[in-house]
Amino acid sequence: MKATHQRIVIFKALADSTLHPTIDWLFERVKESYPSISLATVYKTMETFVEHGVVKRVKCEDGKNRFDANMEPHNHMYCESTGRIFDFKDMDLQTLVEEYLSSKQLENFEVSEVQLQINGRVLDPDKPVQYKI
Amino acid sequence: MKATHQRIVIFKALADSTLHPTIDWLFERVKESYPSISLATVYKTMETFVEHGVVKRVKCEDGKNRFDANMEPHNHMYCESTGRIFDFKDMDLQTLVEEYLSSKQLENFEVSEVQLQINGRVLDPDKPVQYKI
DNA sequence: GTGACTGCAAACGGTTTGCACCTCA
DNA sequence: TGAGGTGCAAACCGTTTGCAGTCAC
Repeated sequence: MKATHQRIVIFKALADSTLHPTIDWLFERVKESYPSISLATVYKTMETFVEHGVVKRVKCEDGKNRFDANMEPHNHMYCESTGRIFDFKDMDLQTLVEEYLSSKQLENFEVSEVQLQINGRVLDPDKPVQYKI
Repeated sequence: MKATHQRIVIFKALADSTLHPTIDWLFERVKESYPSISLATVYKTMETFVEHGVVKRVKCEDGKNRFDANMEPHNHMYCESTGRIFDFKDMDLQTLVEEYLSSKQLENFEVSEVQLQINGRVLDPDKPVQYKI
C-alpha cells in the first residue's frame, strides 16, 4: 500500500473520530487540509483500507457506509434518531453469548461472527453515552 | 388502510416467502398475477405496510431493503455470500442477553431493541439451514 | 521507469417524488 | 363524492467506473 499524501490525510481524519464517520463526513473533513481531494479518492481509499484491515465497514440503517477504526472486538449502540454509533466492549457478554451458541447445533451454516447491537436513542446529544460494565 | 387489489397481491406474495424478499423480488413476483403494477406502487405499499406494523424492514449488508413478515420477536442468520436471511427463534438466548443487559447501567441512552445476528455462510444452498434449540 | 494512485465526470442502482388519473369506502 | 392509492417519468443520492494524467517507489 503506497503512502500517498491523500491516504495519510484520510487516515488522520479517521483516527481523530470515534463516531464511525461516513464517506462524506471524511470528505468534508479532509478537504480542510487538502482542498483538491476528490470524493472518488475517498471512496477508493476507504475500500483499500477495508481490504488491508485498517478499518471495518459498518453497514447502517440509514443506508450509508460508515467506518470503524476500532479493530478490536466490540459491540455497537446505534442511535435511531441521529444515526450515530457508539462502541462498547463487554467481553463477559460476548463470551456469554458465544458459549451459549457453541452449545447449539447449526446445520448447514458456518458462523463467522456473532453481532450484538443495542438500538435506541441518545437522550441528550450533548452528553456522552456510557455503557457501565 | 384501503384494501386495494395491488396491496392484496403484494401481501400474498409477501406471505408466501420466508426468505425476506427485496422490493424487486416482490415486484417480479407480483407482476406475474398483476402485470400492470408499477415499481413505485410496490415501494409505497411496503412503506405503508411498515408504518402499519404489517411487516418489518430489515436493513441488509448489500444495501437493499428486505422485509420480514414475521412480526414475532426472533433473530437472524445472515448469509454473507447470498445475502439471504434465515429466521431463528431462541427465547432462552434472548432472555439471557436481555437479563444480562438489564443489570448494566446505560447512561444517556434509551434502549428500544437488542439485536442479535449470526453472520456466516450457507454451506449447501440446496439444503435447509437449521438452528437447533 | 512503471505500476499503482488520483481526479474528473459520467454512469449506476436502489429509492423517492410530483402529479394527473383512478378507485375504494 | 372525496380522501387516498396508483402509475409514470423524472429526480435523487450514495456509490462505482473508465480513463487520462500523476506520483511513489
